[in-house]
Amino acid sequence: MPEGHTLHRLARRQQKCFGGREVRVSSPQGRFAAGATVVDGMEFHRAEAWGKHLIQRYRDGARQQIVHVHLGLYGGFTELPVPMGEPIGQVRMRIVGDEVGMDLRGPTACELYTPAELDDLVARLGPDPLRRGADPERAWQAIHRSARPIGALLMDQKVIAGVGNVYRAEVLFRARLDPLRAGRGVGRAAFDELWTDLVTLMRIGVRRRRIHVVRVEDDYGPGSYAPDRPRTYVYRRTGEPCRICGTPIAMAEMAGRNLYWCPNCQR
DNA sequence: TCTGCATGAAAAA
DNA sequence: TTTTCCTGCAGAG
Repeated sequence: MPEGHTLHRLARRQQKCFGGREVRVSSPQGRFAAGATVVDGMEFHRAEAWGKHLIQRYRDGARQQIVHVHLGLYGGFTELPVPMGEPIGQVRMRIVGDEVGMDLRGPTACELYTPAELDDLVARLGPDPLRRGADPERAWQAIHRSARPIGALLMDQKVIAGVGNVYRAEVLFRARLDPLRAGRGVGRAAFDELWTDLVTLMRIGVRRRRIHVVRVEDDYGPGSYAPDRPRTYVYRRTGEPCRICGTPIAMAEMAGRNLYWCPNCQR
């Protein structure tokens, strides 16, 4: 679930449900009890995403508080109508608004942040394709002088924020780039195409709530992205035929994660 | 019912 | 590079 598009979607949803309103915040499981106590009863000012990080801002008059959430591999928010009923399982944070509430389970991080900590976070993240004003030049600078493979660079949040294992594999396939190619071997034109495609694909991800990168014409004739069609070219398709050339999709580990690619299309 | 794996990343080694 | 965090689900049996 959680690559950058999930977090941006979530930020929007929380903004809509809670933005500008007073909320009750608790930690039924207890591991965020101290933080929950601090923001409980404050106004949920706004929510925003930076890559895969969710930032919530609360305020109460002049008093302001920041909460930082990172979902990790399997964290997630569940939305429920109010009254929400007893928490089920390990609920790290519960936010209750006027009509709906959300339960957070399994996050890697859920903690109060100081403004300085937020500054540090933002400073160590690369440009986020989903944020307005993101500067791809910073990513190009990191990539074009690096000896690391482009497949590893794309997973590095310091290079580009918000890209995860699915977008990495799919965007490289669409660019017909060999994941093993060194960053410094990626030309300016190829990089520009990569960045532009990420912006396009991740926006589709936010809108459709899922990663969908397969063009209909690649399977079923002309058209755009269609809801019930295959959504990926290579991700988790080991051994299955490439949708373009029929070559079996390959898998190997890179940057600690399974990487999928077509050895024929991607050179 | 049980097992292993997963769209992540910090910390340890 | 490996371990750890610790949820949900698909596939096996």
